[in-house]
Amino acid sequence: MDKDTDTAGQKRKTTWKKDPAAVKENILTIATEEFAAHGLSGANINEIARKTATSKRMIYYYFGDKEGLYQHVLERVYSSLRNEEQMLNVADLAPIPALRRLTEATFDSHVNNPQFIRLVMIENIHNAEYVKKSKSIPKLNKAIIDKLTDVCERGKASGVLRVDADPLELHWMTSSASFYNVSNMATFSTSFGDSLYTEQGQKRLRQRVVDMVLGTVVIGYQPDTPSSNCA
Amino acid sequence: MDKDTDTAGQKRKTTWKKDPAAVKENILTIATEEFAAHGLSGANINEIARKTATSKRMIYYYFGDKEGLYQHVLERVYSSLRNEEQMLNVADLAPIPALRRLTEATFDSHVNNPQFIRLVMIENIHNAEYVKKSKSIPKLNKAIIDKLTDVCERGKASGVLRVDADPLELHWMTSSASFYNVSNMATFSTSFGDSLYTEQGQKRLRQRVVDMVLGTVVIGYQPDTPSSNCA
DNA sequence: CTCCTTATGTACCTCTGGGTTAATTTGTCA
DNA sequence: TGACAAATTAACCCAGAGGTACATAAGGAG
Repeated sequence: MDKDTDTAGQKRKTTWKKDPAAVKENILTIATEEFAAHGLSGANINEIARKTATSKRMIYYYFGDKEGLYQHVLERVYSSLRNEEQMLNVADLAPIPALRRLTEATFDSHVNNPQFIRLVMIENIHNAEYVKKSKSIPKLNKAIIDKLTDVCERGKASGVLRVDADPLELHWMTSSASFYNVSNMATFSTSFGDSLYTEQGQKRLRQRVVDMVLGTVVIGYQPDTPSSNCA
Repeated sequence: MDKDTDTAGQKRKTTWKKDPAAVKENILTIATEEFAAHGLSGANINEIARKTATSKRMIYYYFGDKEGLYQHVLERVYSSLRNEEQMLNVADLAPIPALRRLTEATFDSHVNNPQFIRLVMIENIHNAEYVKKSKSIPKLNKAIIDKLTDVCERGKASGVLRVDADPLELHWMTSSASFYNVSNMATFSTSFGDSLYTEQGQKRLRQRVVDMVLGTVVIGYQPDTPSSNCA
């Protein structure tokens, strides 16, 4: 991985170690940054190569072409986020706290993974072409729906959730707010100021998202901020 | 604008009319499609030129360079959508119906303007760089906030809205759902099936968005679909 | 009619960026 | 220890895309 920049710099006797795993990982890390920053067509292979500790040839050696690299980047970032989501255990919480917890966790995980958001935006610009091609991504999406399904069933059984509460709709509502919060920060704050993107603004928004989601499925839900305006 | 493809095709005596407005409009229409489809870096000037009724030279004549063209496209599509929004008059509706109406209108206008959505997505990938540069766009965003402010004030005065109802937050909530609905259709339906993107699914979602938004600000709000699951 | 500005078409230039070729080093197994 | 595959480097190729030079037609003013 190291170039031998000899002091004399004459013989160019390069010496290096074989370390395919590290090289691949290094390439993917840099490529993720670049694709997330500039998109598929906007990212530049020469630039990616330059930022890695290895050479352009290695990118083609391991990933075939630009699209292959992008595909790997996409699958890697998807699986990383979904695994993070899978960590969360709400099976031992009552339905309403569980739902609150899931919503907050989704909101937070989006905030903490802007690269994922950007790559999904880019995928949508490409009509999800590469997500569709992927064999690994479809499997990853079951976990969150399963959790919501469980919560809904328990909630309906105990009578605290409306009978028309739907796991997929819940996921859609939570995702839409959480995703937009990150994806459209730039245009939104440019157009309307950044008051919702200060630390306090985000705190309030996070609470509002919980209220929004719970409000649609919890019978007789009342937000816990009854009257006062702001701190 | 018309090329004179002479039958003999020898003398190439091209004949054309001066029509700058139409040429510009034609270029912008095609460019909007191309930028919306492929992004700033993904769109191809030669391809845009080929699809217009004029030549590449004209693009540079009127818009300077690729970025200039993109900037014009962006401003044009922004002003088109915001003008559409401005048409809507809710001043003579009671606060709650007005809020419902505004929410529904936002949802619908997003569905009906996928190119706008795609260009805003692209802008966000570029960190709103070109929106920030624009002189015309900032002015366009006041209208919707003004309307929401009016509704909030009336609603609070008459006691039907919570005192912490905030116009900007309301706009954020409505936008997030409406925007995500269109922007992430490709990845969402790929991952979770297209049940929310059928005609019925969209109808239900639209209602849910209204319930979500009103639920956070209307005192004692109850969705009007009390118990049954689906038709 | 002539001149001038605006508008337009054609052909071309340049360089970037995705991708490749060929040669070299590393490590391993007989 | 020598051969062989895997890993890596450096240098190169070239199509294509952004952008330009140049010539010329359209249309209006005087």
